[in-house]
Amino acid sequence: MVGRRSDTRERIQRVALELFAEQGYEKTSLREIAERLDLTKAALYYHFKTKEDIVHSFMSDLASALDDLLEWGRSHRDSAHAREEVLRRFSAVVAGEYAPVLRFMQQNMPAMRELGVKHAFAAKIQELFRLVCAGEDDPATQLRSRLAVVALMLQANPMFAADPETLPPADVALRVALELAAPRD
Amino acid sequence: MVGRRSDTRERIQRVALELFAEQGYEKTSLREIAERLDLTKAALYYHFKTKEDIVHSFMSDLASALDDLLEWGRSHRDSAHAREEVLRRFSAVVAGEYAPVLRFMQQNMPAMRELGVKHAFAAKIQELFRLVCAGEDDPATQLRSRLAVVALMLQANPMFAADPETLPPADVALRVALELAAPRD
DNA sequence: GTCTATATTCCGATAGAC
DNA sequence: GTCTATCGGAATATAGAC
Repeated sequence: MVGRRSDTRERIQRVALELFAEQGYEKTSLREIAERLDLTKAALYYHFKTKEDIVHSFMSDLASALDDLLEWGRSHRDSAHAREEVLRRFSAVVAGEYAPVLRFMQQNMPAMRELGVKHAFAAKIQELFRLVCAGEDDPATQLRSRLAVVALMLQANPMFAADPETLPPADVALRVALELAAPRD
Repeated sequence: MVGRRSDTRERIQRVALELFAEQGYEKTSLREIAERLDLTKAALYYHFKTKEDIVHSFMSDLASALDDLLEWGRSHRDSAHAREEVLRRFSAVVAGEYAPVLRFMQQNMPAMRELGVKHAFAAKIQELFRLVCAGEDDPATQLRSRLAVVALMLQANPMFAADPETLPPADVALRVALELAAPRD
């Protein structure tokens, strides 16, 4: 299988995502992305209509993954075991192939708002909260449920790591998230 | 006391902080800040040497507040009651007059890195973690300590509110933070 | 698919009058 | 302290050759 090629589109996505997360969406120019790939700006515009389209391309992938997760959660409501499984699956999404996208989002909230993708994502996270919370309306319980989700999302955010260079292991984050979401005694 | 005026500098700070948090630092132009204040760009440059200086002006205020907090914490180490008090004081900083600054930071991490203020802030948060953690080296305990701090910082972040329009009350956040930082049985 | 060249717009910043 | 006017540069995006 020597005759591959035309993975240029994926390479653009990967490099753009990396630079957007590192330096910010606005601060990263198409020139810089092109230089990293030994291309020209014009070549980028062959693969993506605009700079915003690059973001939409990987955001829609994450949206699908979250929709699958929420769909599963909706169809298994009212089971404590299912609520745990939702957190487990969310942890897998956040720590897996979508980790760079999560990191991009946490570092570029204003850009996400302006690109019109923030609201849709916020709505999905809200539903995740509701699934984990399972109808409890005590404010402290709700906050703990949100913190369970946040504990998992923080895996993509080096700012809050114990060692700034080392993120907490995924299994520790999951364990703490599960105990936060568990009903109190 | 009719002869006031020359609060222009403070008005610039307030409006810039608001727009930076809402739309992002890079996306907010000096022209836009000036228009909101019925001034011109040139007038802004009388009060601040550069756009970056506006950020530094309110970031150094927050740095002082955090330094006071950490200084108090350092001098009261090894007391469980003092560790709780550190969280209480941090909650007051985060939910008080510095809430807009905290919000700006969470929304503009890449800009903070580029302006050279991110590292100093990260170091202070790291020390706060260490004070709250009090030498415990179990990874789960460390993560819970960090989540205690995060629970308080999230008060400035509408993204993770139960109702997107209403942030959790400060007292609830503080209570959950205290129980997260408390030693397990 | 990728290039060179360019159109257009807007930004941060400065000069100098008042 | 605030203005008008302007500079230099960099950004997104497009046209058209190969």
